Amino acid sequence: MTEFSLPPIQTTARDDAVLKALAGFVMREKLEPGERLPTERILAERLKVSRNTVREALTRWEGLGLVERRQGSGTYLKAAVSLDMLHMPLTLAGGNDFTGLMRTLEIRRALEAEAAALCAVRADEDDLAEIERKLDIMEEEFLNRAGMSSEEDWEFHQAIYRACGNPLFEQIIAAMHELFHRFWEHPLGVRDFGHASFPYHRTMFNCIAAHDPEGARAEALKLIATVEDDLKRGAANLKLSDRK
Amino acid sequence: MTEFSLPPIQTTARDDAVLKALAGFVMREKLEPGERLPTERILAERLKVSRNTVREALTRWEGLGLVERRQGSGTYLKAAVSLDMLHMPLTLAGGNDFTGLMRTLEIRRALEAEAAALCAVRADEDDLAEIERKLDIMEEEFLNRAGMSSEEDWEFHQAIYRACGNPLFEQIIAAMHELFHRFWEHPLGVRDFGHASFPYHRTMFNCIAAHDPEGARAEALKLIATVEDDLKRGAANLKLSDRK
DNA sequence: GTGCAGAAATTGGTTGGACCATTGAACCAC
DNA sequence: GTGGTTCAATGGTCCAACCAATTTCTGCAC
Repeated sequence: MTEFSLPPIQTTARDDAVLKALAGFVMREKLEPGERLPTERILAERLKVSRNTVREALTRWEGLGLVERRQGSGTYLKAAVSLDMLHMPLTLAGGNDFTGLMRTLEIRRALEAEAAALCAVRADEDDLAEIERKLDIMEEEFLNRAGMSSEEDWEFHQAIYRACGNPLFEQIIAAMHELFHRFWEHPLGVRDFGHASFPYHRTMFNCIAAHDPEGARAEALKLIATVEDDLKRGAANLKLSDRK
Repeated sequence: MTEFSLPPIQTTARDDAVLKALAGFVMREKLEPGERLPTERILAERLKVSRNTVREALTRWEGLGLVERRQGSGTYLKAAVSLDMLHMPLTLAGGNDFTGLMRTLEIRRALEAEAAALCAVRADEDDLAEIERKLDIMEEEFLNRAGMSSEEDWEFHQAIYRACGNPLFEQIIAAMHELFHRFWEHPLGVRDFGHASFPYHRTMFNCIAAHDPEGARAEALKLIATVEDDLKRGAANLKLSDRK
């Protein structure tokens, strides 16, 4: 075990101080997302606080999505942390019905279009290569299984958000995506959900690769429109089968 | 490797269960923001879990801004909670530098344009009257004080988000707005910040009132563009005055 | 009765220690 | 190699205290 440069905590506001110290530690050690940070017991010992206090602090970070705990394994960094980061926790009420889903889709339409346009302007060769790689994987899955693979589809979109130069896009849309998937567990009865969106992935990528922001925006809007249609179709099915 | 849809099973999820139960309790008792909820000891006893587990759960809610704890007094509801709420914690690394502000503005540009376009489609007569009322107030303040009033300006924009038929727009942009103002009371020392955006408020409203979504979108983009320019100007000033 | 200072009860914050459940690595038998 | 077994490490939960801030009650002076 290496030597950690973690000086003991001073006085009140324990768990906040713990987080500050931890953030400083992460920066000094240049820990990146995916890496494991010290165990709770070690942190408690080094910071001279009880393990419970360490746990409350880590619970806060976990709630903010900065960290992931795996029992029996350890606590892992999930996002870049720094001393000067700001938190903007949003809680959206009532997203579990059809109306709520359509609302998140409206947000996603706005952000997806903007991200695609920004990406067309800013993506460099490496970004484009990565995006096309994900696109190839997705298309292959589509042909093999004759249907959309939501996992590979999501990877493709994420690659675009990452290349657009603004991490907020990925953060916001990722939250929406999670909500969306809660519904795909119990699909709306639409078998080939997302099927119609398939061709627009390639056309959108072509616009991005050609550094054509307005074209990319237009293709992104078409893509979302097909999803909205699927959703409406599913809602109609649901309404029919709901009659008692 | 074939594709199974097997979500991991959940055996232990104590604190999540606590939060679910607590959310149900809040809904049953119709507790409103500001009201006090049961003490940690009572919750631990009633839910048959340790107080420690209750605390970890409440720590999560506190981190999300749903609840406020006051030592010696109690734990108080800070926002409406429901069983179906969605959490979207956003973390902005280096939020008080120029880059961070520009990133929030990029999000705002995407949402502002979409909201204006939606509003042009959906706003009824009452909505339009309310928006114009705020606009009149803002313009009067502008003329009287020879400068933008951020308070009245914000009221005007909020009226648009409310009329666009999707409350998510207001929630997300409000979070950005709060972040924007938390560190930059008078952004970057630019005296007449936002001055150039003034005329576009009226032109944007005219497009909305004429139910012209694309026009409204275009004016919204122009408006944000002036803010971005101000920001860049301020950053340049800051860079100059920073030399020692 | 009123007002106020101090005691007492209440409540969140912290501690230390114990044990459970899961994970992953090392090891072993086949 | 494959498939178990053991075992140590790690996060999850629990308990029983005690500390610190706040609120409430009490009783005295007036």
